[in-house]
Amino acid sequence: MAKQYWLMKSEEDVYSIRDMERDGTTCWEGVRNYEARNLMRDKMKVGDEVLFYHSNAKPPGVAGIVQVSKPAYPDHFAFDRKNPYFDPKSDPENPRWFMVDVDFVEAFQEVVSLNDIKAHPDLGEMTLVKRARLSVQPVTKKEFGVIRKMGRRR
DNA sequence: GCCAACGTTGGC
DNA sequence: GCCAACGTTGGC
Repeated sequence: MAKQYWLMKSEEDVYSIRDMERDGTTCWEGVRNYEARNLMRDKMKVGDEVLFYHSNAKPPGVAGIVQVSKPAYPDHFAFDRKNPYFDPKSDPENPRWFMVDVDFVEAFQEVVSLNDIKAHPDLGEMTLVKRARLSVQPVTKKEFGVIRKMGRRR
């Protein structure tokens, strides 16, 4: 299958593109929305490229690129009673939530802000613009390319 | 900090 | 299975 493109949101003060760069790789735990889970579990493939979006940021926007490095597997943080992502309805016998691993690819020279995305004629149909509250979402190859170019521009 | 959007829960 | 209440996301 051809490479696919995604956008994933992270609260900047929880886990930023700088944290991602420092770690090199990370597991994407904590997704607790069924649609987002289904995309990760059923659609994402190793090698897919992902726009790393800072939510709750000033300004909110795409801060860099990461790449899927491990296909979906159970999110074990849901099993840990002491973890903020604990969910009593998920257990190891029948996991409800899944995560993928992603590797750092690049941090943009400048964040491509949500305002810039909304203002761009080729980006107005993005799920990011059309729908609130979906933390994992598909992006077209064209949208991905446009945003990468904007982020690399000085 | 406010609050609109909207997904989830639970009573019936 | 409907839908009101509730909780969370996330921009502003």
